[in-house]
Amino acid sequence: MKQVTIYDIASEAGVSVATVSRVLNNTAPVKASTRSKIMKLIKQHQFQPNALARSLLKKETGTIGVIVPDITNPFFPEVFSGIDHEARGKGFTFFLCNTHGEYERESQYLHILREKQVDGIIFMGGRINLTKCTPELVEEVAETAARIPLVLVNGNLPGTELHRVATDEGKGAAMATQYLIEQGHRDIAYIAGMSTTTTSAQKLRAFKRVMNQNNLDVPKERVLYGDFTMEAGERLMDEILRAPERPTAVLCVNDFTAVGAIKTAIKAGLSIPNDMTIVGFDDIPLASSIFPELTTVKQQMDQLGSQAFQVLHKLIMKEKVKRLTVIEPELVVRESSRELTP
Amino acid sequence: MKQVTIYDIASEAGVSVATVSRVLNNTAPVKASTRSKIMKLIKQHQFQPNALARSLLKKETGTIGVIVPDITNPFFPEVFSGIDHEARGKGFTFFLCNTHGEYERESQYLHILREKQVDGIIFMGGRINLTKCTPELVEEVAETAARIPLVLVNGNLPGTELHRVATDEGKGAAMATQYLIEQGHRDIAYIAGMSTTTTSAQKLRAFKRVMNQNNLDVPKERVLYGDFTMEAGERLMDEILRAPERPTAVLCVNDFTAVGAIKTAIKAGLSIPNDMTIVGFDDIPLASSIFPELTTVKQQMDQLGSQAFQVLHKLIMKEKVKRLTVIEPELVVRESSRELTP
DNA sequence: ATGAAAGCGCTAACAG
DNA sequence: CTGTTAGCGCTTTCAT
Repeated sequence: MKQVTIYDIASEAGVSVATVSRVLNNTAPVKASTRSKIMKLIKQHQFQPNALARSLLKKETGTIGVIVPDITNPFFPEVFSGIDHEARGKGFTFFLCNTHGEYERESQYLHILREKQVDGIIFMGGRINLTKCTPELVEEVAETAARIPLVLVNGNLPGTELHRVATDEGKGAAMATQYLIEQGHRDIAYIAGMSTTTTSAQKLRAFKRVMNQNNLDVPKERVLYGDFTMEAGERLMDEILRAPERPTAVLCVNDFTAVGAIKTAIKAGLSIPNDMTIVGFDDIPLASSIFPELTTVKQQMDQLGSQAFQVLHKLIMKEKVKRLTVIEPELVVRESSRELTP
Repeated sequence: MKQVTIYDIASEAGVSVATVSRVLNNTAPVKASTRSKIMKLIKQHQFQPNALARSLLKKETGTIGVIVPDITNPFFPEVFSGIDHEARGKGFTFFLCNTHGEYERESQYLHILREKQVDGIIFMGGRINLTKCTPELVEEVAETAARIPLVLVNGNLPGTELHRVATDEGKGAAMATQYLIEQGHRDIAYIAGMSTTTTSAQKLRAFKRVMNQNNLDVPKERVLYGDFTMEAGERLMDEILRAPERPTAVLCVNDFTAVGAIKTAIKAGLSIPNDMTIVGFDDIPLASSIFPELTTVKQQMDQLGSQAFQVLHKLIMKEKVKRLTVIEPELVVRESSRELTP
C-alpha cells in the first residue's frame, strides 16, 4: 500500500503543499473552506505525515533513548515508568535499549541513538556504576553528551561534568545501619554486591563508617561479596549460618539479595525476624510481596525517573539545570526486622 | 555543535557525496586510497550518518513499536526481553509504548508509530484482551495492520485476520485444574480477574469444564472476581476464609493474585500448603521468590516474545507466516500445593 | 572508480 | 490567505 503524501492531498484538494502543511501544523491562517476540504481528504485517505521527513528538517525527533542494563530487573521498569509519567503529554517516545550490562552494547546503542537523532539520552547501569571505568568508556559517553543532552541515573563518570540524578545510596545505607544499631544490634553482617561497583562500594563505606562511629567493629568475615542476585543472597546466607557465630542482623545491598537471604534462613529453620533481622535496599515491589515483608531502604524509583526526565527536558530546552539532583532514600520498616531484646 | 554531514566529508576529501555514501554502505567498489582517506575523515570528525535521511529514502527504519499496558508488571519485561533477545543482531531498535491499559493511549501510540514509520508493531494487552471490544477499537488496529506488519501477543480481535502468538491459557488452566483434582481436591475455588477480560474468561471456562468432566460442581460462590492485583488476592482470600466452608484448593488467575492470597492465608494462621493449596498462573519471577514457592502454570514469556518477533520479522520480510502461533503452558509444581490426604 | 543529479516527504521563508 | 521554492542529509540511477 503506497504511502499517501502531502502532495497527494494537495493536488486532490487543488491547493499547494504549503497550504496542507499549514492546516496540519496550524502554523498560519487558512480559509475555513479550504481547511475543511483538506481535513476531509486527510480523514478519507487516513493521511499521516511522515515524521522522518519532518524531523529531518526540524532537527528534532521527539524521541529519547533510555539505556538500561536489564529491563527484567524490576528496578528499571519502575524508573522507566517515572520517566514515562513525567514525559506524558510532552509528546516524547522512548527507545528502550537493553544492554545486559555489556559495555559493547552500550557503545552500540550510544552510536545508534545518535544516528537516529534522538533528542536526548537517559543512561542507567553498566559502566556508569563502576568504581573505575576505563578512559575510553568514559570518553565515549562524554563525547555523546557533547552532542546530545544526556543524563546519568544512579551513576557517575568521574572526570566528566555530566548531568546526573541519583539516590544518595551512602546515606541510605547509613540510615539502615544506624537503625539497626538503635534496635540494639551489635553484630551486623553486610551482604555486598560486586566490589567493582559503586552501588555496592558506597553502601559498604557508609556501613563501616556508621559502625565505627558507634564504636563497633566490622571484622572481615562480616562482609560477604555477591552479585546482587537472589542466588547470591541464598548462598551467602548459607555461609553466614555455617559460621560458628551468627550475626543478629544482616544488611543487604539490594532487595533481591535480601529475599534470597530470607529464604535460606527460613529453610534453615530460623524465624525472621525473631532469630535474625534482615534488611534490604531499593524497595522494589517484591519487597512488600514476600512474607515476612521486607524492611528496606526505599529508593524512589519513580522520582529518579521523573527527575531524570525533567533534567533532560531542560537540557533539551537549553534551560539552566544543576549538575546533580539527589533523591533522598527512605527507611521503610516492615516485618523482617525487630528490636534486639537481650 | 553543528552536525557534520556527508557533504562535509566529501568536500574535505575532494570527492563527491556518492563516493562517501559508497564507502559508508559498501555498496560499490571504491579505490583503496580514496576509501581510506574518507575513512580517516569519518573517524576524525566522528561522523555518523543521519538515520532519518536514510530511512526517508529507504522506507525502512529498523525500528519496531512494542505496545504494553504496564511495563511495571514483570510479565511484560519478560516478553520484551524475549523480543529483544531474538532481534539482537538483526539491528532493530524498539519504541516502548506504555499505555496503562488506556485505549486512548493505545490509539495515540498506534498513530505515532505510524508517523514514525516503524517497520512493525507488537501489541500486547489492553483492548486485545477484551471479551468484547468495540468495532472502532478493532477497526483501528486492523487499519494499522493493513499498512504495517503487526502481531498480537496473548490477545485477539475477533473478526480480523491479524497475526498472533499466544499462550494456550485455557489449556493451562485445564492442566492446573486436572492436577488439583488428581491431588484429591474436590472443593476448589477460582479467583478470577475482570470478567470482561479474555485472559480471565478463558481460564474460568476451562476450569469449569474440567471440573464438570470430573463430575465436580462449581457453585457460584467458588468463583470470585478481582482485578489481577495482589490486593485483590488478599481481599478475595479474606472473603474465602470468612465463609463457613473453606475450599481445599484455590486456583488463581495469575501469580500476583496467588501471592496476595497466600499472604492473607498465612496471616490468618493457615499453613500453606498444609491447610490449603494455592496455585498461580504465569510463573513470573516473583513466583519462585516467595516462601513457600508458588506452584503455578508457566507461560513461557521469553518464547512469547521471541516468537512474536520471529513472526513480525517474517511479515516485514514478506515471507509466509501462519496466522496463529501457540505457546504451550507448563505446570510447575513447587511448594504451595500438596496432595490432599483425607 | 567516480560524479551529477534526482528525489524521499515535509517545512519555512519569500512572494504575491 | 496561498503558492513557489529551497533545502534537511542521504541513496541511487545514469553517465562518464
